[in-house]
Amino acid sequence: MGPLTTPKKGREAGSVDPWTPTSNLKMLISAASPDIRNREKELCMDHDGRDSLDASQETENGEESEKMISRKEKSLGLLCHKFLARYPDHPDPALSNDICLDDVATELSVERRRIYDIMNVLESLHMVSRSAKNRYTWHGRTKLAQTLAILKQVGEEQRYGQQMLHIRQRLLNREFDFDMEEKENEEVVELEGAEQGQKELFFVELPGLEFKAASVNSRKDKSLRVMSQKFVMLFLVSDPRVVSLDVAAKILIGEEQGADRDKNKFKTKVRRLYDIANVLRSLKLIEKVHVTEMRGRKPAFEWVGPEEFPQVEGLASSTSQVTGTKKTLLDSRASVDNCAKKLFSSPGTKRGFTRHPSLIKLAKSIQDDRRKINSAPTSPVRSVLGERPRLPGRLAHAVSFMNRALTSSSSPLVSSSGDSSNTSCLNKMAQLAAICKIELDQKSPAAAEASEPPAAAAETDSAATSRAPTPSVSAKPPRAPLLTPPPETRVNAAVHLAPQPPAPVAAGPVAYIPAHCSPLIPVLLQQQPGGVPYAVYLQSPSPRPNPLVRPQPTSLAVRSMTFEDKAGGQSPTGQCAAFRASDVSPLVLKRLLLDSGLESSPPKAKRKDPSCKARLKAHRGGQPSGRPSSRALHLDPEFVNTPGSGVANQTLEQSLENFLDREDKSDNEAGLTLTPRRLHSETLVPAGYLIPISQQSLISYNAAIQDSGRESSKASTPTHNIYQTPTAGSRPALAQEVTPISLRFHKPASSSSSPHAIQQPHRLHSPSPAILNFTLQNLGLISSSSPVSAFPAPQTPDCAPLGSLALQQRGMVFIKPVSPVPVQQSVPGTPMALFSVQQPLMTTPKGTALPQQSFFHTPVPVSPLAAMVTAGGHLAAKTVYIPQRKLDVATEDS
DNA sequence: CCCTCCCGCCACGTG
DNA sequence: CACGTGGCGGGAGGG
Repeated sequence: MGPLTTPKKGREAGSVDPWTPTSNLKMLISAASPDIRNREKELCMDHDGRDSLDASQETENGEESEKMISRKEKSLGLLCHKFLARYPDHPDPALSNDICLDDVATELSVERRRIYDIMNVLESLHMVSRSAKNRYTWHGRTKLAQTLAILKQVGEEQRYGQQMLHIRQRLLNREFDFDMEEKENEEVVELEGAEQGQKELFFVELPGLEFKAASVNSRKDKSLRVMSQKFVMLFLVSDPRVVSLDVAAKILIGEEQGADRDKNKFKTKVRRLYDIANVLRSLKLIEKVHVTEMRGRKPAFEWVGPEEFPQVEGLASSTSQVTGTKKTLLDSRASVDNCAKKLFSSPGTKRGFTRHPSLIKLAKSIQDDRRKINSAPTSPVRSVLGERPRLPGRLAHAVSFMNRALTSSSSPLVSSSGDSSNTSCLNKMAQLAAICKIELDQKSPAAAEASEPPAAAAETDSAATSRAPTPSVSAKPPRAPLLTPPPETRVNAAVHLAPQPPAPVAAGPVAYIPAHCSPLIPVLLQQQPGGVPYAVYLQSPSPRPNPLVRPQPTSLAVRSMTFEDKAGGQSPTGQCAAFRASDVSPLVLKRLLLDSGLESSPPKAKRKDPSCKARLKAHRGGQPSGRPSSRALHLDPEFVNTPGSGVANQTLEQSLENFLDREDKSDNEAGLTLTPRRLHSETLVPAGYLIPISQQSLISYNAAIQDSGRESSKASTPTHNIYQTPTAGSRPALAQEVTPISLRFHKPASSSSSPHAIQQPHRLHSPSPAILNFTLQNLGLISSSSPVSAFPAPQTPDCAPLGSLALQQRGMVFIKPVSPVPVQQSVPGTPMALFSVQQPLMTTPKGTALPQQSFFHTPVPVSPLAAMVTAGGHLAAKTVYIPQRKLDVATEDS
């Protein structure tokens, strides 16, 4: 029996405890502190748990009754209770809240497999985070409020509420008449399928809690985690907070409603749902109830957890089909090291790469890319920027980056504006890009010259490959910079960003697309009422699914590789190369850097030299925080600084210089730092995942920064910091980069802090402005600085002020509140980032406004929903009336 | 019989 | 190849 768990079981069995779960429980309880014990009691008191516990206790004698135990005693729910009893809701950060899977399994006398189930859902709520191989870090409910707030937002963005209504309606109808139903269903399915895009959203991560182990990242979908989050979203979005199993299963399945077909799938989903529900029940977030409909009672669950969280209203409401893409990988801290290791796929290069190698590699890679461009992308390495292959390319790349940034940023605008199609967005983006370009060119004529041609080439390539996106925009308009855009660029960006389109995506097309799609751009917003700024990352609106270029199949893997390479300095992709190459105009370099996520430069500049190295080193090695792989590094604080310090003004050139200097001095390090960030972010971060920024990381950053000599403006910086690091590595980096950079560019002189940021403060509601701001900020037109001071001090975790903006549009999605808070727990409102991926609609968006919901496409003719849809994304769910019967909820526990 | 959902096979990715 | 993970679904216990 136990091949799988062998070790454990053996141990377990052998272990002191008798098999009976009860005994274990007892032990645990006794061992637990009084508080815990109380908690446990409460739990027991609650419904089921209680019974079983009592019973178990009673049965003390019969330890041997192992088998008697009966299934219930082995239930996941009970197991989870036991597990939870071992840890406090609000762990002392100072303590080791380390969780060793093996130990837990042993102590609880269960197979490891079961522990995974629990951990997966806890992880989805950010109650734990994987810290290493067999270990997890316990966070308890510290971040729960935050997470729930985010999930709610995301859920709203995804329009789960509407979907649920829809499904219910369908079900009802079905009951009445089958015929109609089916047709409808099918239609719906198709529509959805077409769009697919909307599909999924992925994991929401909190900054600081990103998946660390690289290994983990690649994992398949982590469906249980994702499912868990979605399931929770369902509750948070539904009005009566009751969700029936079948409805949930349908939504989670992917909307496939063609239920008939996948009965198996449905069954499987339901099974998983039970698993998730059991742990959620243990957490006391939901309770089992039954809804009585015409036909009979259906199992369902009611949300009994916290109801209020800080929410942002947001823009998001709009539409979108956000899709998530898959998850991307994130990496946070560890990544650097990992990256380094992985750099080359096969040979292990060493971590410290020197520039040379890297350069060489770059060159090679470039060449390869050229060749490969047309050919299949099998080669792993090329990945990241696969598209950008050409040498000339460096400049082009730079340009493209810019464009990308612009583009992406623009998208939000579009979205906000309405559904208007991407086009508008594209145009805007294009304009922005153009502007940037121009500016750049002006600054360095030479560069400009050089850049243009390459750019054009790049575009072409990209266009060829990816062209799908927006037609209008897509064009490459060399001449008119304004228009130009970036499709190509985008592509590149997309690639980076694309979390991992590849594989896992089982979901589908979306995943792929994403990869290509735009990168996210981070923007800081201050709008929220709460005053907490959030950073939002948007994706470009149109990723297209171009088959031609498609990102590498295993995008994730590839990316990672790439990234690493870069880190190593070898990477072909070029970012590094570009940087290093001094030939390129400084501006370009800067841009690249910025784009790439080098963001660090800006701050650095400020700090300047002295610290730079230190920082880098710190980053690399270390971790101020002490985390193992902390990768604080990437985080560079740059962003943070920018605004507040005003230093940001520094010229790009300086930054570049600094950069270069660094490299020279410590090539490796510098290279790593820079590139990695970007890459990391792109690579690692899973799309669709919300990531809260970890305070720790922020802290680390700050520390690092300070060390570097930078002014230590903790207070001031914090907000900004968030930006930068939040993701620690992951995606955020890009965003960060962008913002700061742009600012600099445009306004070199200007001090970062500009009123702009402030301007819009509470305006989130109106998306447009906000979006614009974002965009502008991203572009650099505006200074993003927003001096948001640290949090208002939300003391309760729950309250964390998260606000989130939602952004949505098609893609985007990342929201982060910017909060500087260094303290981990104290701040409940750590900033979070949401990623959602856009969907790959790309090619076909329907042009008109379909921005969002695919759901509504619904087939149901009759359904009011349709009307709603049209109306705008927002939903009027309320408006709609649901034919369904009312649900009677009876809680019972069983 | 149906609802739950435990158990553990087995695939996948990594070291 | 072993190991850590975790998808997945058979099929059993319980009502």
